[in-house]
Amino acid sequence: MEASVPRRTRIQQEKRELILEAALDVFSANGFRGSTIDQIAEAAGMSKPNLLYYFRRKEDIHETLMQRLLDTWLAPLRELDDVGDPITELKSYIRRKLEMARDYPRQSRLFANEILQGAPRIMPMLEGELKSLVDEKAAVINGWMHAGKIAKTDPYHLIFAIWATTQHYADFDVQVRAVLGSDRGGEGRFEDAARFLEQLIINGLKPAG
Amino acid sequence: MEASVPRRTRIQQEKRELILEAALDVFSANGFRGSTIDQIAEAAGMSKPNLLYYFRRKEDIHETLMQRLLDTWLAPLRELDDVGDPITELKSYIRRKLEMARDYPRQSRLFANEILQGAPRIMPMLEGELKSLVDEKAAVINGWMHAGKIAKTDPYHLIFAIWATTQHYADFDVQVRAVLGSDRGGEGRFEDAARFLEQLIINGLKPAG
DNA sequence: CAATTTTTTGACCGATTGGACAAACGTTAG
DNA sequence: CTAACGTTTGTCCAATCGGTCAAAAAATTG
Repeated sequence: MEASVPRRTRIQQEKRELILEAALDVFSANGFRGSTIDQIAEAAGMSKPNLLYYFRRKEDIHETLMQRLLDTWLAPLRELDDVGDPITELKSYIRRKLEMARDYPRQSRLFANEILQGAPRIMPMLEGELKSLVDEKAAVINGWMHAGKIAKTDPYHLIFAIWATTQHYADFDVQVRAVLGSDRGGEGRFEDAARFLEQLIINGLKPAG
Repeated sequence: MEASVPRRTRIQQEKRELILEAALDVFSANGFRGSTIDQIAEAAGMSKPNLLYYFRRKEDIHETLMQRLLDTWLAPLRELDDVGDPITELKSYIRRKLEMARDYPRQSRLFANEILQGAPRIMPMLEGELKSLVDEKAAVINGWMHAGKIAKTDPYHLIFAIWATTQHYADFDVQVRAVLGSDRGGEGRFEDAARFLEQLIINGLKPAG
């Protein structure tokens, strides 16, 4: 049973979690090449050789982080379901994505960094798992369009637009804050964004009268 | 006259351009810390000491690149004008931004990299020049809204949405290609994106009947 | 031509990097 | 207690990094 997962002691599990948490901080802020093992080790409160006892190579940390990220990152899209009302479904999808940008900005930036560099480490996943999922959900949206529930348009670019607009608030956070200024740049910006995006997209998808 | 600009020979001007062109390749693909002077020098076809003869520090190259970028990067928004028809103005703004994502993807990624890392080198510009420009254009859009020309919504988040969706096709290019696949991932994707975005945003901004 | 200035290069430097390793330390089971 | 095992650390290493420097080569000037 579970032969592929190496057996680990309690300490190993805890320390590995500690390292991954610290590495998420460092990698998401500096990128892979911009981060050093020393930085991660210091953020995790341990020495470099000690960290390397738990992860033998810097890349192993990044790889583990990426695998976990992808599982949770696509969860909102997986939930997009055929059964409900299209408008309600799309609204809550937008809301879930925006909540992830608000609550997990480091994960968003980690992902953005990887894609920006050409996705050298996760390209197979993009062409495999991600593409199939998007194909599947694009078909669902397409069904809604042909049923006259929402306006006919390109479902793929619709998904891109939702990704882009929601993740923008995590990836370009400093720019958003700088532009909004101190008065409007507080936590309320996510509520404003949610209201705006729902109005824009739902209104923009109203079936042609 | 022009005392602030150092006098340069023809060779100096040409070689500096060559270096900046090579550095744009390298920086946009690997980020600042992920890029080495050797890489840039090789891409420019010269030795490292020779490159350092034209730019004394790695950061000088990046800084020059950034200054040039910002001048051209905000040009589309500057052109957004009060005089024309709002819908036409917004449509052509989207089209210009999308053309920049298509024609200058390296510049877009260079900018995205900088923002992702917290904009350490251009923060003053974000809070100064950029914020004033956006404030000014948000006021223009606000005028259209109060005149009943387009639906009332948040002009700042509208601008963010246009930025996010258009730049997405440069910054997340590999993901877009992977998802669209070989059949739809060709150059036609920018035309599809343009059609989709215009429909979405213009439809989404139709004044409430 | 020769003198001067600009451009290019090879060799080199100290700092930082990812990682190896053995020894020391701590914990646990018999 | 003690032997075995798991954990931690100091030290070290080769490679790579950004950058210097003096001298050679090339271009420009008189």
